[in-house]
Amino acid sequence: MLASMEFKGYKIFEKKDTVIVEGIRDFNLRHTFECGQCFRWQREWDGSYTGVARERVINVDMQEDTLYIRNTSVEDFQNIWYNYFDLGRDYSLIKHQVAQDEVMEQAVAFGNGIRLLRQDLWETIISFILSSNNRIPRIMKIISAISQMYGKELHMGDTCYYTFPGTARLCSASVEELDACRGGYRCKYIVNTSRMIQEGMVLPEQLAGMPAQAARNELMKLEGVGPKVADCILLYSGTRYDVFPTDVWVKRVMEALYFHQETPAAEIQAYVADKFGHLAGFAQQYLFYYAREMRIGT
DNA sequence: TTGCAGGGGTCAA
DNA sequence: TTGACCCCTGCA
Repeated sequence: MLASMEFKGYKIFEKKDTVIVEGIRDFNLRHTFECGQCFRWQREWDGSYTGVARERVINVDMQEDTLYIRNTSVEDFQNIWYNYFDLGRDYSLIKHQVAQDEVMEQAVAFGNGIRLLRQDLWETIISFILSSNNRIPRIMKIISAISQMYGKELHMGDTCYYTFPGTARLCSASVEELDACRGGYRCKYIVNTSRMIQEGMVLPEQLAGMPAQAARNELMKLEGVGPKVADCILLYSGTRYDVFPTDVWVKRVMEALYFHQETPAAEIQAYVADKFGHLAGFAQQYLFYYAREMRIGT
């Protein structure tokens, strides 16, 4: 019999290097890791996922309402993973609040179990600069290459993983050197953005206290960050949830299902701000995943 | 096998 | 507003 303890409504156990969390609701690993919000989680042959985040490598698996986190400790679960997986949020309530019409009901049912990860802000900035004009498998390859080139080694079992490098390390890289990661013209953006942050020209830690538009404008001072990338950074780092990143897929699904004609991004933004308010980011995530998987508008 | 079109945000003109 | 940026994928 393993000793258990209560933590914020969850029952947790520790078995060797694995933390077992019971009572998990609204968490589907595939929907969460493959909905386009993150680039460092790999599906394993058994359906579990292995990922590097917060300078650690873990493997996660779900069986019914139980979450298994391998290569970690109860302390790390309490200090890091509880927050990273946004386990303090009631997604049933959010789904109920955003499923206010037939389209959203379908999108929510389809993406049931998506959780918005609270990812490291710095890593999210660089990841989404790389996402522009790019596709997910390629973004994953580039981030993996950057980590291998500049990150620190981590181990789980016999396999070696690499942390995402910090600001200081990346801003000391040259564009020519970084070019080996195959990021193309985005390598220049990464070096310049790293320098701007390192020199304090943009202060990411202050974004959380700003209104959405101010935070967006602050991020757009960085090279390679436009309106869509800024919104992605704010949403996927858990900084703000009242943003609605509008890429081609979201634009398509909104036009196909709501406007029934070509519509400027600004008009879509105004519509969703009114419709979803402070939950716009959650609504966007369900819609994006639904649109992409169903290939709506293609 | 080769070559070409398509995809995809931001920047600069 | 439009073309360039980069590289991978899919399909002749």
